[in-house]
This record gives sequence, C-alpha cells and structure tokens, in this order.
Amino acid sequence: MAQKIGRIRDVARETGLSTATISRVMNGAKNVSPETRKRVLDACSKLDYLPNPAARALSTSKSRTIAAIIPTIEHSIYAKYIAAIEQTLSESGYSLVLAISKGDDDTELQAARKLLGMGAQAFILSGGAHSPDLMALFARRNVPFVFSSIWDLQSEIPTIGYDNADLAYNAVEYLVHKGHREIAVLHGPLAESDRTRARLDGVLRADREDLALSFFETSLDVAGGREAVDRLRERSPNATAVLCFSDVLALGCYFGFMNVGLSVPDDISVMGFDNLDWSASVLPGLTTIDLPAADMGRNVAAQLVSHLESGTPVAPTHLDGVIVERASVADLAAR
Amino acid sequence: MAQKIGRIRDVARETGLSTATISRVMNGAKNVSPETRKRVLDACSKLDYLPNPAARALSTSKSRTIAAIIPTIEHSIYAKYIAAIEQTLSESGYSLVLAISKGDDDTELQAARKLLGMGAQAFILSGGAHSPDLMALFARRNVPFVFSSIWDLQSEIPTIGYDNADLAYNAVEYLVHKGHREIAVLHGPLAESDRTRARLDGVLRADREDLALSFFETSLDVAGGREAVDRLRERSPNATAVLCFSDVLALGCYFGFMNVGLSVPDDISVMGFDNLDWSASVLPGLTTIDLPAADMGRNVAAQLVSHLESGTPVAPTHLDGVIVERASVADLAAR
DNA sequence: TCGCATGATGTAACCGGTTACATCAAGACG
DNA sequence: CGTCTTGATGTAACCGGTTACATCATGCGA
Repeated sequence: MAQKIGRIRDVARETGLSTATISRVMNGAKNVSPETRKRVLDACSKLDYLPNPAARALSTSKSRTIAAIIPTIEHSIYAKYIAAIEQTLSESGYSLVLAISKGDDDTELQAARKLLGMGAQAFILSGGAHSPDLMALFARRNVPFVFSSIWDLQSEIPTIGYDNADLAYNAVEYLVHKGHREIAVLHGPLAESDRTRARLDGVLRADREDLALSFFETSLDVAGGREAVDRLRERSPNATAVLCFSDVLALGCYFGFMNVGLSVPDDISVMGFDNLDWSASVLPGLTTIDLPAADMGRNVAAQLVSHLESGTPVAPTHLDGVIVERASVADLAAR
Repeated sequence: MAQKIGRIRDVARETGLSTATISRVMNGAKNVSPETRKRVLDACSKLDYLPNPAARALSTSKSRTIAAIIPTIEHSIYAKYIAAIEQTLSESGYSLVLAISKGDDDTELQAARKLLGMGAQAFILSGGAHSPDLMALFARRNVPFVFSSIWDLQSEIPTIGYDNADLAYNAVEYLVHKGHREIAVLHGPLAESDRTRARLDGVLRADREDLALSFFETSLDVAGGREAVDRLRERSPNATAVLCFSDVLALGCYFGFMNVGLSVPDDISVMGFDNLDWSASVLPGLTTIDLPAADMGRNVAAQLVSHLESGTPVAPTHLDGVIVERASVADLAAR
C-alpha cells in the first residue's frame, strides 16, 4: 500500500539519463549542461523525488546532523540558545538532534552514545566538566566537539562562550560601585554546574576587606529564589543587595521580598544573570547581565558547520556579557 | 589520520564469524548461541564497534528518528513538552529532530521537507491548522503524523491533547461561579494559532445575557501582558477579572496592575492558562489551568513509536486540563 | 539406522545513493 | 584531416549494514 517513493533510478528512467547525472544535479556539480539540469529538476518535482538521506549518508559518510546535549531545556536561556543553533544549522542544511542530560554525566554519556549511533557528526556540550569516558569516546572516534557557555583559553577543547568568572566579578564590582558592601549571592546547585562554580570563583576574586559576602544555594527556579529569601534574611539580615546567578532566581526573590513586605530596590537591591525576555517587564525592571545566548548559538553552529565542510579549525570564541542597568539596584553611593 | 572506525566486517574477522551473525547479535535475534553472542559482544566492545546508522537505515528503511515542528521553544510549556518527548523517544532508542516554525505555515513546510530529507519517519505537529501542501506531502509519502496540543474528534488526523475550547469554557464558568460578570480576555496573536482561536470559541460558548466579555490581543510574552493592562483599564474599566490565555500574560498583568497601584486579587482577579513551573511561586499564587504538557509529550512519543514498530494505529487521545485554584481570583460571590 | 525437524551459522543480493574512471562528441589547432 | 583538449554523460564499484535462503550438524522418533 505504501506507494513506492521515488528513487534516483526512477528519475533517471524518466529523463533517460543515468543516475550519475541525476546525482550531479542534486549536488550542484558543475559539469552538467543547463538544459539537462532543468530536465532533471522538472522530473524531480514531478516525481516528488527527495534523495534518500541514509543512502547519501552511507556513501558520503556525512549525515549532516549535529548533536547538542544540554542540561535542561526548561530554562529560557537554553531555549533561546537552542533556537539559534537550530536556525543556523537549518540554513546550512544541517539538522539538530537534541538530548537532555539533566546535568548528569552518565546520562550525558549514554546520550552521546545514542546520538553517535544515530549518526551525529559533531557535538555541542555545555560547560567544560564532563565524564572522561565521554572525552575518550569522542577522541577514539575522532568526533569534533565544543564546550559552550564557557570561556576558557586553557582548555584543550575549543570553548565558545562567555567568561562566567569575569561576569560574576563584574557584577560584584558593579554592586560595590553602587555602594553595596554586604552582598548575598544566590546560586543554583553547585554540584550540577561548573558554570555556577566559575561564577562563584569570580565573586570570590572580587572579595576584599570591606566586603561581606554570603552564599546561598537553592534550586534553580522561581520557587528556589523565593524560598531562599527566608534563609537570607536570617543569615544576612543586613545585606543590601542580592546577586542572583539567574534571572529566574531573581524573580523568586522579588516575590519572596514582596511576601515579607520588603520593597525592591528601596529596602533591598536585586541583580540577575541572563537577561531573559521578561526581565525588562517586571517591576522594578531587573538589572542583570545580558548573556549572548543567541549569538553563542549562531556562532557555535556556524563554526561547527564550517569545520565539517571545509576543515576550518574551530576557533575558541569569547563573547561578551554586558550589564543592563534597570531599576532593581539602588545606588547607595549617591545617597 | 581519522582512525578507521570499526565495521561489522572487522568484528566478523575478529571473531571468525560471518557478518550475518554479528548483525543478528546486534539486533537481538533469537537464533544465536549464548557463547557466540558473548564472543561477539566482547569483540564489539574491544573494537569499540557501533553499527553505522546510515547503513542500517538504508537496508531497513528505518531511521529511528521522529520529527517535531513547534511554533516556538522559548515558552516553557513547549520546553516541558519537548523534554518529555525527547525522554520517551530516547528510552525507545529513537531520536528527536526539532524544527521551529515560528507559527508560520511556509517555514513549517520548508522544515518538514528538510526533516523528511533527513530521514524523519513520523511527525509531531502543534495544532490542527497547517498548509495543505504539507498535508499533501505527508500523504504522498505516507508519513504518519499527529496533531498535538489540541483535541478534535472530527479531525481526520489523530489529535492528542486537550480540548482548548472546553478548557476556556471551564475557565469562564469558574470565574462566573466566583461571582465575576465582567471579564476581560487576554490572548496572543490570533493569526498565529488555531489553539488561541479554539479557546476564544470556548469563551464565547460560555457567554450569556448577564455577562460582559471583552477581548484584548497582545504579544504572547510578559511584556505583552503588562502592556495590555493600560488598554484594558481604558476599554473595560469595570472588569473584575482578566482571563489570560497564558501564564506568561498573567505574569505581565501582575506587573501591569502593580504598576498602576491595583492589587491582585483585591482590586482585580487574574487567571492564567498553562500552569508553568513558577505559577505557584508568584504572589499571589496564580490560579490557572494545568495543561498536561509532559503527559502529552510522553503519550505522543509512545504512540508514534508503537505505530512505527508494530503498526498500531495512533489513537486520538484526550487529556484533561484541570483548574488549579490558588490565590489570584477573588470570590466575589462569597462577599 | 534413516528421515526429518530444529537450531546455528554462512552466502550473497540488496538498500539508494556517490564518484572514480571510462566513453564519446565536438571544437581547436597545426 | 588527424590529434588533442574539453565538457557532458554513462558504467559500475562501493559505502556498511540486513536478511532471505542455503547449508550443516545435531537430536529425536519410528
């Protein structure tokens, strides 16, 4: 019943040409006369012919598929990133296959095996901390891959992203510049993310005599941010600012503080990280660090494609995050 | 330089068996003696052998790949859905390839072509309104597909999801039950989504003599929700409740009302749609309709897999959305 | 002891493209 | 006019699996 799908032979028969010529047309080879090309193209659309991707992949050993393994997708910063990757790959005729690791090394390794067994030609990973087995697997099979969302010149593997430590350092400097001396830092689970650890390092680098820093770990969602407020008020009652390693946490803080009758930024300042699409629309507008998620996605995708197509080595790429100043941080220095 | 990857021949040579036997082992066929199986498995891991997916796909004409085309990923309800699909497919040894249509029929059609040319065996679409060309394409190639996020018994194509009209109807009934008679409805762009239109139909079905409904279209994000508040106060100054077709819009309303000094739910009630992960954490807790996005993802994925594996027809499946009552809707009837 | 069923394994055709190499016609040139 | 070059096209091997069918050994019943 399944109507036979058009094969290259069928097009060849239809046009009276050989499969080689059809193949040449499909791949835009040069040695084909214009009228032949047209004849072939017509036959293709008449027969509704699409080259069989498996056959093509088998003979060229190129699947035109790139894999990304991300810790979670339920976090709009990743969604943005993925959307940019998908679009860029798509424009180059590549596809994205996606796997979600939940921040777990083993799941990630399994996923990579599966994706490899699915024909993925290159991998996009998040962060730089991964199972050695995974690294070994890629090395054995000679699969190109990059670390994204981080920037680390020391890394053997190319990194494409922002310098988490630097950004966190800048955030603290910004708060200090605004007159804050007692700062609470709110972050997601340390165990799950080397990017969180890097940001923490950046904060510590900005530490000094006259600063009082305190740290709070919580779940990486709005509930976590809200829940942390209680602990925060208990352990750091005099903090004038809270630096959140995600806008999502910051939003939680907004409601946490609202809940106890504290006003942002009059009673306490809140600073975020990510610059999600809603960050400008909350009240007060959230001062945060804009992470170039979409740029990063485009860059990663474009570099991987050009590496696969022409062997260009992937260049480690540093992207900047900039502080976007809105209304959630009070200027204590100006008072 | 690229170290030759292990092929089935290599495993055959290594074990002194034929490729047929290796293949049988790799596919878990029954007619293989236990010790042979073990010998093969050992050789496989020794040689780090993974079957070439393209070759496998070519001879079986099964790519073990399923495509989903979604309007956007930057919307956590879709993210949740996609995550569930990915996980379920993954557990069955399938992969997900993703494309983003931005709600545009042409983009969707292009994407489908590309995914087909990538070997996708089945398609998951959102909603039931699609380009006729797309439907024709699927029909010609005999590709199974489903409509998700909707429920429509009339549909020729199986639908798996919730009844948007019913849910919206229920929402209005709920508000009415709480004593609201003048209700503003806030929704995203009508042109982009038949689900929005269905919800609107549901609202209209709940309309009656003593009800005053007004409708506001805005962009489907927090900014849109916030921005709509001004229009809403102008055109419907006496509305006691606003029904938002997305929690994201509801959050925007929160800030919009906050901005003009109105308190939810004391001055005005707000009801959402989706039950996103943060909806319980905002202040006041958002009363909303819980959409079973994860269930839907699992169901869609599982049904498509079993259809591809054993030909089971895909059963239209109705999933329920339930109102989760929190604190954002005032009970006017009780006053 | 023979015939037959059964289970394990091998042989080779096939899946649908790509591409190195061969072929052929036509024009250029001496 | 013969030879060489060049561009267009055809031929067929190959990519790495799967699987129908063949083969062979073994065990069982008569």
